[in-house]
Amino acid sequence: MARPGSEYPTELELEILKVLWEESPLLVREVRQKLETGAGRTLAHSSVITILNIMHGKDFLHRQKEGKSFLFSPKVEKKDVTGGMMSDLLSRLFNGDPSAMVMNLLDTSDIDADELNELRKLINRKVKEQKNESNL
Amino acid sequence: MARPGSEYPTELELEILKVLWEESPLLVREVRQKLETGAGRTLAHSSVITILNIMHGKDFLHRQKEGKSFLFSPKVEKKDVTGGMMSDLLSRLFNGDPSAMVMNLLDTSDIDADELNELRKLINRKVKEQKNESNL
DNA sequence: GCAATTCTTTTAATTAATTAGAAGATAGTA
DNA sequence: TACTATCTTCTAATTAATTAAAAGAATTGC
Repeated sequence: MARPGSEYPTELELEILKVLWEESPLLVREVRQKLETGAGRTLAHSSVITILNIMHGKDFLHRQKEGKSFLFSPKVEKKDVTGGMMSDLLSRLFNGDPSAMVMNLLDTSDIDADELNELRKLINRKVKEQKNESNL
Repeated sequence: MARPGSEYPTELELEILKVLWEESPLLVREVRQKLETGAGRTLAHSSVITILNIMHGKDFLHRQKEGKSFLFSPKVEKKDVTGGMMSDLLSRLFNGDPSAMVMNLLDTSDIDADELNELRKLINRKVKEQKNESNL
C-alpha cells in the first residue's frame, strides 16, 4: 500500500474546478487561458489536458466532443466539494466540533462590524429554526 | 518541476502531531502504540521512524537522544498549524473571506442551541472589542 | 491534395507521501 | 563472551500529483 488518493480535489484540481464553476463548458485552451490570467498558473497545453482527463476519470468532470476538441464542465457542485473539504478539515482539526471551528475563525480572523452583525442575524435565525423543529 | 510539497503537515503527519501535542516527548514505540490505539493506524516500527525523521527534517519535530533511542516532541504549536491550515482553506475555498466560511459552517453543520448562544456571546464580545479599538 | 494549424494520446520524468524489510549498531543478560 | 532484544539507518517499492515533450489524428486554407 502507499498513497491513498484523496476523495477531494487536489490543489490544482480545485483551481480548475473554480474556473469551470465560473463558466462552462470550456475548451482545454480556454481553461488553460483562465488558469493563466486568473490563477497566475502557466501550464503547457498537454499538461492541462492530462489533468482534465484525470479529473474526468475521477468523475469530477463531464467531457463532450465538440468537433475535434473536447468540452469540459463540472460534474460535482461547488457546494458539495466545499462541504466535503470543510467537513474533512473539521474532523481532522476540530474533532468534528463545528462550533470550535467557528470560534477559531472568529478568534483569528478580521471580521468587520457589519459582517459580525450578519453573523449574529444568521445565528438568531438558526436558533428560531431549531425551536420550530422541536415544536412539531 | 513536479509536486511542490505542502507547507502544512500531511494527513499522517497531522495524526502524529496530534499524538505528540497530547503528550510529549515520546519514544518511537510509544508514538506507534498511540497511532494504533488512538487513530486505528497500524504501522511497522520502521515506517513510524521514517515519518518521524521526515517530520524532523521539515522542522515539525524536535529530536533528542535518550540512551540508544530518540525522543520526539512537537516543534510547531497546535494553534499555529491549525491557523495555517484554516487560512489555507479559507483562501482556497472562500477567497479569504472568513465570514463566508463561518456562514458555511452555520448553514451546513448541526450546532445545538447552547453552542449557538456561546457563539452569539463571542460575537458580541468581538463587536465590543472593535468599538474599543476605534475609540483610542 | 498538401501544408499548416490545432487537438488528442502516448509516454515519461520528477517529487511527495506512505509503507516496510533488511542490515547494522548497541546495550543488557545469561 | 555470546545471545537476544531493541533501536536506528539504509534501501526500496508503490501510488499520487504535476508537468510536458513527442507523436498522431483531424480540420482548414490555398
